[in-house]
Amino acid sequence: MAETSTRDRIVIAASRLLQRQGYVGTGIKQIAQEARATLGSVYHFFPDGKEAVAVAAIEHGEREFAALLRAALDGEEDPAAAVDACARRLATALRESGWVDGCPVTAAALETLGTDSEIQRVCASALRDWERLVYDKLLHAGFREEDARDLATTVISTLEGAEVTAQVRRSEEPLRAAGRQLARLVGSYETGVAERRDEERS
Amino acid sequence: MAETSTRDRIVIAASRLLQRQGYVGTGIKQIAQEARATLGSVYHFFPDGKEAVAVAAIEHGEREFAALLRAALDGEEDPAAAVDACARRLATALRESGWVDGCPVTAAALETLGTDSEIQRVCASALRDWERLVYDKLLHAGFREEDARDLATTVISTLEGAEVTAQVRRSEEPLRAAGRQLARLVGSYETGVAERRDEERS
DNA sequence: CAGTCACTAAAACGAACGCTCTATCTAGAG
DNA sequence: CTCTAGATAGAGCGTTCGTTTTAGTGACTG
Repeated sequence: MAETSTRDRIVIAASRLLQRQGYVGTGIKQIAQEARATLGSVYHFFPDGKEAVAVAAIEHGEREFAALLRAALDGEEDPAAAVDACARRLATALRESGWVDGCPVTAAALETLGTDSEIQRVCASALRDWERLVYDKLLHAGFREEDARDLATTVISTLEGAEVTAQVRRSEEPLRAAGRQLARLVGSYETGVAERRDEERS
Repeated sequence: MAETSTRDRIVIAASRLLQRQGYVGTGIKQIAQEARATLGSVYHFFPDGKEAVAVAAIEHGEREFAALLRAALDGEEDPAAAVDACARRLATALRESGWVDGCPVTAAALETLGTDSEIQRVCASALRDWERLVYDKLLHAGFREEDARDLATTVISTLEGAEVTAQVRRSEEPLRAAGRQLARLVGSYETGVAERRDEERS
């Protein structure tokens, strides 16, 4: 078993707790306990306190979520099938966690909306990064830039929203439905895309 | 100016605060202050404490949000245009509030996921109610039951997610994009729907 | 072998939390 | 008028919050 550093354990534990109970709902002492670290250790690695821990934790969650998206997108050639695969993987992961491990940024983002905290900035850039994964996939498949941009934004928003709905309803169905409908939506561009692909080849 | 009862002021203030800062982030004393009531009054009308206030507040928010959806849906004959109208209204309302007054249940729902509190049940039924508004609209326009169900779930999920994205990005664009794409998605069923409408008429 | 440094450990601070308690005020009934 | 129930007011309870402080540990360095 790989030995995890104390710092890493703190970040991972904080990430899990943040996505389950949000920023205000998660205490520093609870993070320390969950990470099998002491309060002193937490403040040693993060002298700036709770917000600094949260920023590191959200960035960690952003990478995890991005890896899941990338795996799903790379596993399918057709963009419509790829988007559906994202929804399926999210549904499976969500069910296996007992409906608690949802999107790692939504909860924290909503709580810090009014404020101008660093947390909000990290959440915003996480959404941007995930959108870009979808955007690149669509562009690579021959979509027009403007279509790809609109679609990528909507795909991420829909996955985000469907994840929340699935958590509240404790069912995979909202994510499954979102996957089906997103695939249909993406597929509805296919004719134009195919034509454009042929033009490029000529 | 209509005189608002103390109880109503408490519920309204709690609803606003809950959707802006979530359940744990909102204190009872803060609610009392915002409602121009005293702590004693709050516990007089809600002897069961904070959770009871939150339940009443979320139910209030649910009705407000439903009214907005209903107005948008009733304002357009074509279901695709109606869905787009929902997104537009949400975008306008969100901008006018300075990007803070988003969906009244998302924040509270996410925080109480692990628990089996009454709050979670109220949030779940709120989502159900909103879905039903879209579902009825689609059914009335001639959609097949299964299509309408899938679509209604996805429409609400997408609006939910796009609202969060718009709040984080402080821009109407995510909601606008979601509206456009949802309209396209709903519209993609139109041929089948038209045929079925004609069959019914014969 | 003393000294330094990264890290762990735990006690304690003031502030805020949800909530309970008692006291006062107001308005209609007898 | 008195009596009473509903409503308002706020001090104070125990607890937990984020943070600070102080002490102690092991390991590597000069």
